[in-house]
Amino acid sequence: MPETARRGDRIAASRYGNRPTMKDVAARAGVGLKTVSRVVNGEPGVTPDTERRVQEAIDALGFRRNDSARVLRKGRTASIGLVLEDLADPFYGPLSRAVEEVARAHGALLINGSSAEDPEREQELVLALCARRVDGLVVIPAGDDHRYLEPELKAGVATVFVDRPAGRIDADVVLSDSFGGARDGVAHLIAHGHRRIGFIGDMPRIHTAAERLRGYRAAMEDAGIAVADTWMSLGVTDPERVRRAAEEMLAGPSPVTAIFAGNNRVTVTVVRVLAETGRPVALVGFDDFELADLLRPGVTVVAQDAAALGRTAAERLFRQLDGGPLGPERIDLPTRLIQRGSGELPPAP
Amino acid sequence: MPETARRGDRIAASRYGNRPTMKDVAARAGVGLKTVSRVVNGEPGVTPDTERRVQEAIDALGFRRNDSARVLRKGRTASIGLVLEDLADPFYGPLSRAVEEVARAHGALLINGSSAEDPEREQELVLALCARRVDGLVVIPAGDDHRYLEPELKAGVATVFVDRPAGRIDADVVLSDSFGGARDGVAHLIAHGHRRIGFIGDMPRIHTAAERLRGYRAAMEDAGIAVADTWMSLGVTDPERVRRAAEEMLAGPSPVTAIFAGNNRVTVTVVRVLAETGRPVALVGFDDFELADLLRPGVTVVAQDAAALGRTAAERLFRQLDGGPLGPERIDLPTRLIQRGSGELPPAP
DNA sequence: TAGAGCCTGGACAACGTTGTCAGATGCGGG
DNA sequence: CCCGCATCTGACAACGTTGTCCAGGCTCTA
Repeated sequence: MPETARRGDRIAASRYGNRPTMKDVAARAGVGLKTVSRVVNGEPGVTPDTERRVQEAIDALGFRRNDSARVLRKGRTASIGLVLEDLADPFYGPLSRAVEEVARAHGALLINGSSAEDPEREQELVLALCARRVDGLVVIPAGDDHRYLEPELKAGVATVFVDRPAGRIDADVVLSDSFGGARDGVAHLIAHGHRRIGFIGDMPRIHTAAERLRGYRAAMEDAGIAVADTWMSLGVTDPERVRRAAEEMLAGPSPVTAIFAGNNRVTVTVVRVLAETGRPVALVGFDDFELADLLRPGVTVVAQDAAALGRTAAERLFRQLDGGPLGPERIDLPTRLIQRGSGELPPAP
Repeated sequence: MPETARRGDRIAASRYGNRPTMKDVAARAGVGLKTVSRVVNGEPGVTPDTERRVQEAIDALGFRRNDSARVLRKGRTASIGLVLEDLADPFYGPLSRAVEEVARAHGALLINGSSAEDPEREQELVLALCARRVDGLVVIPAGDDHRYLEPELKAGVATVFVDRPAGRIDADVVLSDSFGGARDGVAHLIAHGHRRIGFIGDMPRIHTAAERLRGYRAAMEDAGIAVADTWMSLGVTDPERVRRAAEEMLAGPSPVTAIFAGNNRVTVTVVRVLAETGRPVALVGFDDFELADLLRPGVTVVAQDAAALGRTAAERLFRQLDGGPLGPERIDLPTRLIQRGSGELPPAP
């Protein structure tokens, strides 16, 4: 008996999920549909008396405009998408917050998701956001091929990449100067007398990791130091492997006297290892982190401004939205070396 | 000449924003509209050959289904809203991430925003999410009156409050045991010989702050200690005022020998102050934070599990969505005292 | 080879809103 | 007293998708 089944569905649906529409409000207030729309949107041309009647009906029914329908009609969603790597990573908190503030200032909502550093998941997420018809996208890319975004770009979805450049596609990108920052950090260690300096970083597949490695090599080369393979550890971020990598560098006949850590998670783990071994090994980390100043010694870092990255990207996004696409541009934000002690230790004999 | 103006608008709109629809795909593939819909949604009843033709047209045009229209038709949006206090606060990173993971497992997207601890902004945000017709809401409340949500609850919007209870409304809530945690933390200090113990926390208007204060008072009373007004500092979280509050407690003829800090931001500031003064004052903080173990002394904390809060709330949300509303329930998650040194210091003479 | 039944494809309405346009109402002036 | 005008209101189509329902063509069997 399909009739009954259908009836049943309808009842269930109306019990949870059916909300009053403008039509309902109009009926209750004894006015036309469009008049309700006018009141809801604060359009002119409604007598105060009519407006009051409509407003009463709205309150009585608990009506809320259905933005899905509105979006369908108007074309713009007043929402932007943010795809980042991991919300739980403290680096992305301020970035995300900055993007949100800018979005809010432009009356837009933020839809976000984490790619967990998985290119496939990134694409899935981005396309889901596009299906929602977000007006724009801020993406911290996990993958290195973003050609799947071509139709979106052509259709005018404003897009800005942050922290790492887009792959095989022309798009705006906002970066920290990873190369220069790493070079400066390593040069700082060299200036304090170190020659055997270790590097622990992420997979070179990741642009920032590659750039930081390049900065490390450049600084070493500038100082005329040949780098031993055993000083470099790439593609290593989980605490257990970082720990092993650090311990290996510190063992052997000619151990490193200083370590450059490629990102804040690596830095923290290295701090732990050094605290345990108790050896006075110098350390400079890429990325600042909370409480770095409270440790003993304080941790010297190459700081990037996560909030500025987010703010810059979001502002550029809305400039695209307001004025149509600008030429793709690459914006490099400077880094800053903060000396706190760990980077100024002299080499152990 | 309004004709021209309108024409102009239309061109601009079509240049950026007009995307191919199923109709376009259907025309290009030489099939009917519904057939395209079937292919896009993987419904059965399409010959492989037809499917291939449709798929080619989709790829050629760069078609993406418009989920706004889909939502309008189907009723459910497969998205949930998360309203929290401040994404940049490290406490909310793991919480937010946990909510996202659960949402993802249920095929839903997460839309979020920060209330910045402002009740009005919270309401604005929640209602904007409801207008988007999110299927459910996870709210960390800033205000204490949520009657504005009554129509939404009646309409079946699944809602779970986290970290603080809802005001004047019956709804699910997932909390950490603030009272018990604070009482245990303060009792721990008392057990180590302290009697003059300071408390620095947020405004008692905030439920968790009030509960933690209550826990402090309870522990003191249990030990038969009369609390002096000068030992308590309420409504204080910004670093400058926390600093002053701590300094005042430590000055005067009978300074406190231990401090209980009401949340992690307060704790960190107090750590700074104590590090500067160099006095051996005992400290227990509510909320764990990264690196607490690396400080000297390590910081003893009452830890709550932010990820568990988020996970529990989101899971409950989807249980509501799957099975209709359950009775409103309050879930208390236990806290855990982690001894690291700062809470075990004996009172200075 | 004709009829029954299945499989594929398409026409049409509906979701809730907004833009367009035309009708209704009331007012003042001739 | 009637006309013109301004102001307010409502009917209608459209946004892009999906659910329903029906038509046509095919295969299989008798």
